[in-house]
Amino acid sequence: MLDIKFVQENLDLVIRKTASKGMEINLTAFKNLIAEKKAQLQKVEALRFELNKTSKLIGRMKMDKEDALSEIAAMKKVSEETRILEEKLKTVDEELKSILLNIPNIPHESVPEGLSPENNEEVRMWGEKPKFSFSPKPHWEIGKNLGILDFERASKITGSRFVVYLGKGALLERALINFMLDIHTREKGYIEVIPPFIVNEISLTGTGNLPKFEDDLFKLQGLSWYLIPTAEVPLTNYYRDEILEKESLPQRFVAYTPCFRSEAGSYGKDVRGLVRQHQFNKVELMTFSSPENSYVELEKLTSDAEDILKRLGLHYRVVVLCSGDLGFSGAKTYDLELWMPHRDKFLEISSCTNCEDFQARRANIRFRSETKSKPQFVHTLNGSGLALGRTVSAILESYQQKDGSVVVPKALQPYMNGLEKIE
RNA sequence: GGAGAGGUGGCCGAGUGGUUGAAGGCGGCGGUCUCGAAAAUCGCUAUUCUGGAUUUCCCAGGAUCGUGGGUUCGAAUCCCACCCUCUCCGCCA
Repeated sequence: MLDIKFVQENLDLVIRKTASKGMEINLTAFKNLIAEKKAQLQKVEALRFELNKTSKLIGRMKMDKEDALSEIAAMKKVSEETRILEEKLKTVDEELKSILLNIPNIPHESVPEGLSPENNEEVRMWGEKPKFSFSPKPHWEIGKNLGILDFERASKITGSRFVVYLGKGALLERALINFMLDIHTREKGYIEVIPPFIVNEISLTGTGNLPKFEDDLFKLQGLSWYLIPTAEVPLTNYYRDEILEKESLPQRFVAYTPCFRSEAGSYGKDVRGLVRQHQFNKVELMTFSSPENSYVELEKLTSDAEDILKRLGLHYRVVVLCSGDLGFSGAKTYDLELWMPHRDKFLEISSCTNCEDFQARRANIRFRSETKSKPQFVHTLNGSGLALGRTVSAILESYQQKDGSVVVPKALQPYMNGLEKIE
């Protein structure tokens, strides 16, 4: 959520920046509501003043055993009048809030303008495309042939866009999770968290998933609870409505969780194999930072995620997302994109985002820079470190051999009982 | 799921209809004392909104005691609903 005052004072800027994200908003209603709110508020406050003052007088008169009937009668009227105005004011406030909740975050000044992914800018590239003496197979074929991925039985158990990991496949997934968690906790200074996989509406509003993107979520029937689409939601809300000490910042968390996404409306796009599942595993990085350090933290978080790819020896590149490709809550995002040999293309594996104070304002997460100073909003950052399914698919495709086997990356072998090859 | 208790400021905790934004304590900040520190002692110590001004904390005012309603001239205090926490019982990995 943007600061209401900021929006008020920068209407044109907000409209322009929102447009640069590919969203159109009309702030005429907002402008009118603000004016109406001010007028109503002043009336209500004047009435309340009178009410408070006279009520105290009545109290004193009663203690002195004086007769206060005329005052009470007068205040009865004022009280009724106040109530009517308060109701109007409440409606106005609710409308304002709902407009604000639907305005996306404003891109950072370093973000390139543009509406389509072609306007994303490559920041750096690491490694090289693996070379094959044969034409590389897609990961779903490799996985099926090795008997480690079973899409057919998953769709019997649940439906499409689910998968069963089997044997060495399950081991590979588990090894990757442990590998990532170990590096982030032992070497990069993150605290490991296992959060709830179910969250409430308030938490999802805090991160910006609600109210706008309810369709992307799985909601539990009859409850206001949802399956998490990412660990970002429980992690960010860990400190909701709290005031942190400045010395405690930055705070860095890492969590492995499954993620659940309805993927409504994504039919036909990247649907094969492990790329777009309703349920997938992810190791998520999350940082609470002071405002002045958040862009340093963004670089750290991004390079921590990259380090996993380097150790796995996977060819990737880093792009900075253009304004139009940025998510709703993000001010700046680096995408890590993995090389997928069969597709002959890069595929997003991690989005490292600085949300600045957008989520913190929604979730009311603040810190005090000095003991006496006023609390201000923290900056929140998150990024995958990394998404598991896509990592597995890149490993299968990049390390595949002519005979259909897959070599296990060196760094991963200790996590797989020394296994060097899946065959 | 059943029965009970409770939710108050950064934290603990008093407060059951009338100057209570809220006693007391802890923590923090500042002063006195001290060569210095501790102890003692005194003072300050919530957030947010509106209007004004000599425009960043100066003045006036509003809101906030889990959340939302209600009663009342007046609610932290009474009533209703919901949420959450704790204890006991039941069930269960």
